[in-house]
Amino acid sequence: MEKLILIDGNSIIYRAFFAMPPLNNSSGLHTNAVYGFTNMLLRLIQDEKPTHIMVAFDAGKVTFRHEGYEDYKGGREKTPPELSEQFPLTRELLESFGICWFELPGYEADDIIGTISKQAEAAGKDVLVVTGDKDMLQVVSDKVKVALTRKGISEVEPYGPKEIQERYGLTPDQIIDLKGLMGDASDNIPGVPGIGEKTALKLLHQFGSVEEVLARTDELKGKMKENLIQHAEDARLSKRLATIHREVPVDRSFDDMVFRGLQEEKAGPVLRKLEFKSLLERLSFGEGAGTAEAGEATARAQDEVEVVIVDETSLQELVNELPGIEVMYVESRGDNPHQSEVMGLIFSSKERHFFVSCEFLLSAAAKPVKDWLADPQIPKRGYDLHRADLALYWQGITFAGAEFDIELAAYLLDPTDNNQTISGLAAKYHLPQLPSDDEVYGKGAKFKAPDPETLSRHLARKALAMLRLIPLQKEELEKNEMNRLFYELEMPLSRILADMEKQGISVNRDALAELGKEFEAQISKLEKRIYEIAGLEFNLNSPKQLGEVLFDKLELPVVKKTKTGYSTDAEVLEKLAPYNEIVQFILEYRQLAKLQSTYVEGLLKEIRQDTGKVHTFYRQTIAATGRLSSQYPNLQNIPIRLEEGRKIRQVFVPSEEGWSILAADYSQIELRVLAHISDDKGLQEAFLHDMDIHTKTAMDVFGVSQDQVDANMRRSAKAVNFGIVYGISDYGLSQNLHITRKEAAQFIEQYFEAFKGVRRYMDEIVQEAKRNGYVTTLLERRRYLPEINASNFNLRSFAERTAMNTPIQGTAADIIKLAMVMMDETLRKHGLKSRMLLQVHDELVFEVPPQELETMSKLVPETMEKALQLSVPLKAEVSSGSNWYEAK
DNA sequence: TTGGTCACG
DNA sequence: ACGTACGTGACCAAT
Repeated sequence: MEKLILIDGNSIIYRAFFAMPPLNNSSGLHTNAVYGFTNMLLRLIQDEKPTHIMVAFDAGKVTFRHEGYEDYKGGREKTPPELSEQFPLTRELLESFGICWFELPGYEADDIIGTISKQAEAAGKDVLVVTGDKDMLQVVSDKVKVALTRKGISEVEPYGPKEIQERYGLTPDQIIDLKGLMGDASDNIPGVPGIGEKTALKLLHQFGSVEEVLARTDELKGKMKENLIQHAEDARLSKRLATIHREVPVDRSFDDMVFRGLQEEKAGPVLRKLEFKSLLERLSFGEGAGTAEAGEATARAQDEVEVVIVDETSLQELVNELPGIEVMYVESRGDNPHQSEVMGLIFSSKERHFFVSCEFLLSAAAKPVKDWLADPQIPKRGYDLHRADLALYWQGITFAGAEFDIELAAYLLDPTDNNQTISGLAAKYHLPQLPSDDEVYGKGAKFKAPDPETLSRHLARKALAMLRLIPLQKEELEKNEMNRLFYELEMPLSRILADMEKQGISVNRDALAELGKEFEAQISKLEKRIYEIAGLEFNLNSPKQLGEVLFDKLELPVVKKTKTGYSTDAEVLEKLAPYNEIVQFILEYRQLAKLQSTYVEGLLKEIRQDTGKVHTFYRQTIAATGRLSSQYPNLQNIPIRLEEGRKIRQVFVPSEEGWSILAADYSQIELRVLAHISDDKGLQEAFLHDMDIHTKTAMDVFGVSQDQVDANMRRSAKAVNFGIVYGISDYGLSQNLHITRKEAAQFIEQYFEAFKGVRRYMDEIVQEAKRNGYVTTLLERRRYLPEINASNFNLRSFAERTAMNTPIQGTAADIIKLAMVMMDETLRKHGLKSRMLLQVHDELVFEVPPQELETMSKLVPETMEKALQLSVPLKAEVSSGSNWYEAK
């Protein structure tokens, strides 16, 4: 049964503030109310085991109640600042707990709770409302209970219809009549003079409602009768004011309110900031790595699992079960799968779990298991099979046949969910909870190799969760129309990426070291001159120390500040260049230091001794737009814009004598995608004629002919095109072009006048995002934008720009991924020896034997261009050379 | 671990 | 008035 807890945030925090002794953390923040609130929240979670939680707050001062009665809540003491400052802290805490909160201008928390409780009741959920406000009793029903705080907030008293009857002799909906007669001093609701709780109850027992009392005053006598007649209107008003509005436009769904348990990674930092030591201890979020009992709050029932630890004697059992194995998982240690330790494997069918240690898998006896892993005809389902493939590969074990990857599915279903672990997904889908890896293994320096029993049990729990996740994900992929994207694009791509990564790319170590020497010589020269001019030696790599030298010692003007002090980034330094020649030297130093540390030293460290290659790892489940990302090393940000850095590309060479590096990149793919999805005729026309798009933009924006477009106009137009792709704002463009916001706004307006289809697209996509809560790419890749309707301007604006950008960037990502799948197929079909090595968002890099150079120079761009049929042609440009630098 | 900076598309 | 261009990862210093 689902159970929803609704908390009146304001009410509880008020009470906690006055009930708790003052409390500060070391930076002087008042925390007593947050502490009381948190304490109560944890107790509720522990005692009530809710599946859903939501906290409602009052927003702003004026509500609809003020419209009929200006003095509503008049005469209240102003909220003390020590309390006010605790509201934001509470919200931050709730967010870190993964608990939904909500407020709505014009309504009080009561009304929000009234509305949601009504909806929850209709949906068959059990509801517990927690508040200090007796008014709330009016929403009580068979399904809705109200817990009122007693004695401060240390205890709550639950009220159902029965308890209300016992206490007041009333039904829940008579509570508002009670308020109507007796009023409420704290809310400045008048009621009827001389009538308190006792009299009000007596009257209600006799007449039933305010209206009935007022209609039958002739049955009464004395002062009370007089007062009722004279203040009849007050009584009606008071009843209205006390009535909770249960039709508030709440834009939260029950899905938003699902409570998934506390995550130490999220809750820990906030609790630590507040210095709630006893709570941290109670949750086992202390210094030591969390243990299995980490958080009574996290633990819901865990499955007990039985697992066979496979050795030579029990091997036959597993072999018998192999045809029925439904999921598998390889546990490995370390972030870089090219140098990770395989801790063990689990193979599971519905009923049975088999744990295989790496050691056993490597033994000769395990051949049947290795054959099973290597057979591409046997479909494998599991979690992060890409990583498993690589980890096993470096152990000399072949893996093939990935059919369903839970991590990839989770990524497609919500690419921005940053807890796509098995444990996190189990929580998301309300499956029985399992501890996180960090809880079982310890993290970082605290990692402790688990004994086989602990490890196998943990893996079996993961496998069980995986078995349950797969059907749920399949259903959702189907519902989102993502089957093709998943089975025909992302799954095949994951195998291709693994192949590229295993292949690696050769690096000329000597040439790289030589470059390093050249950089080093220049760097030390620059250092000397800088220290000379500064008059002292300091750590040039420290922005803090550099700031002190520039702005305190040399007294250069401060252009920009960061959170922690002076800003010294390139933009600032360029502004300071005219004041002192030191600035130019610092800029040059920065450039070379970057090249040296990241690209010379960093890259040297990543070269494998045995192969002389670097093997990057493409992450397929990181970027919110659908792009890949690259790590260990990142080969998607090798310098190219400046000549000094570009030289780094010379060290990327073919792995075989006489071969070439061939690179092909899409020309203006994002703007072509925009031309297609916006259906802007002008833009399409330009690409149909393969015009220089920035020149064309300049012509239309400035209203000039082609030969009147000068370099400056083209540069501006180029910036506008970038802006359009990013989800333009006048501010952003003004920063980029160093012009005023007004001028930038004018450019944008002129652009939209010239490309009306683009304006229509930008408007429509934002509307679509507001309507659906997400945007999609051409291949139905989806990105949710929960902040698209936020009242906070910045959050909302960010979401709007994202809504404009994601379909463009994401569709471009779809396209190159398609091209990669087709290219892999093509190489195979033609029996070519050429190898695809790298992907850099709009570029593919290959190594090619001489006899295939001509073929590949045609085949690669052709394949890329036909990856997806758009209303405008795709264009890919190819070049080759003896290294990556030459392939330009 | 966080923030500043800078490399790429 | 608000204060940002979209998407990443690596390195360094300071906490």
